[in-house]
Amino acid sequence: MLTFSEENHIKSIFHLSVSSEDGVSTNSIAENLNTKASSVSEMLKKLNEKSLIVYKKYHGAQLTELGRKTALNIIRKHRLWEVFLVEKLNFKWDEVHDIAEQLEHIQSEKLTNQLDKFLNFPTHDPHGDPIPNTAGFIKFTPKLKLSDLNIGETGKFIGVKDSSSTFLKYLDKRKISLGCNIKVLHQEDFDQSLHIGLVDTNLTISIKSASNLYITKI
Amino acid sequence: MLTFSEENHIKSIFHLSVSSEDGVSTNSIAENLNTKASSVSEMLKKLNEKSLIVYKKYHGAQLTELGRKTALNIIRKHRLWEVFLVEKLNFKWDEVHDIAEQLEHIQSEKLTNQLDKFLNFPTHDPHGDPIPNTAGFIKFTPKLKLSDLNIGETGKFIGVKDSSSTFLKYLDKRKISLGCNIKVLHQEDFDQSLHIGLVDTNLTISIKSASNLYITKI
DNA sequence: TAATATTTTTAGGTATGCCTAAAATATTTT
DNA sequence: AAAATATTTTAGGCATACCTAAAAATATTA
Repeated sequence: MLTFSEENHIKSIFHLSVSSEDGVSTNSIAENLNTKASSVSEMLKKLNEKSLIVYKKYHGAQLTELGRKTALNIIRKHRLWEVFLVEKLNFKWDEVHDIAEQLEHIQSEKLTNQLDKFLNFPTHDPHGDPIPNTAGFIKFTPKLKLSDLNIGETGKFIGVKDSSSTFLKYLDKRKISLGCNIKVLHQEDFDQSLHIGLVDTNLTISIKSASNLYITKI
Repeated sequence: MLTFSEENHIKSIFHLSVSSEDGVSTNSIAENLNTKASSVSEMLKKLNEKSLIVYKKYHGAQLTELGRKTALNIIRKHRLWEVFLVEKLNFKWDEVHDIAEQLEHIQSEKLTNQLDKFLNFPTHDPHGDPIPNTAGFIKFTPKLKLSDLNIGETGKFIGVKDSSSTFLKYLDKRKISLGCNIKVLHQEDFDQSLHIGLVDTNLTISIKSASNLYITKI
């Protein structure tokens, strides 16, 4: 049985591992969890003793297989609850994160699995992130950013990189929703902004926004 | 924002208040929460400062109006989640308590209210306990115990007093389920046990069991 | 009511998880 | 490679929420 704080550190290390070859740095975890490096240092020592991470002083942390399984289970719960909130309780995709942050710590394997079944074994959460199965297996979908497309190409919008509430609301306002097709029509030389075509409208978005949108070429 | 421990103490005081005229004793709270009187003493001091209870040293605790509202909100969440677990996720009534103990601490008014709506505004949890509404109002149903009935009378089973898993399973085994009618056929002089009639069976239950069953006369 | 028993509080201790400031180590720059 | 800079750890504090043991207050009983 892990504490909420331990679980949050494990999760943070998992997320930060994606974009880091070797160990995850103390500072990056601290920043991610809105805490201080000294607090993280203490926690890393403890997680190392519990065999959830491999931690060498001054050289960052890496999840063990046990740690990885643990992280994936927390993420599984987080994303299943997000689906529940959106599909069953009519929440919008920008409202579910904070609540799921609480719900992800509820301990009951049966609950998680029954919820999964109730939701009809969803494969992705409302932001397009994949949901690990019981075994911690995640279905990998190769994803490009909209900004990676060439002029004239079309992509299907399958996820967001930064799922902050502000960005999600921005997308809502522009009727850009998960699953829709986006065609890159033109790029401005001046600021690299993209003219894109949706089903029945055209609009311009910044290059920054475009690189926050995950797509698959179609 | 209250801690889990603060919420648990408030809830405990609420439940213990039912069967105690004046202040709830430190010891009874300690017993109820599986902790020590000294720990409770400290907590009472804190809850008093937060205006959730009125607490005079050596004279027990009483909820303030704020404390009562707080307790009822926690109980509302607990019971709504129990309904969710049984109705939507196919849990049995003896499996839901521990999970609801965790879920009752999730903070989001919108979540509670949307859940309520999703469940179609249930009035009672799977054990027959009433669910407070948003305002903290509880619909009071006068309830008798099965052991209060006279021979020949019939009652509708509307709730359990002790909802321990063992007792609930005992009822399951005997096909005594919420809402069913029970007729008292005969009482043994020797041990006061009751012969009762259900829809299509008769059986004998101890007086102890009979006084754990809440009914309304019909 | 005085003696005894029970209950409750206080005093002092532990573990967790956070903090700041200082020390130690690693990295980068010159 | 030495100096400067950045990162990380340690040391020492603080709050919460527990605990045991002793002291204080209340309740019971002879």
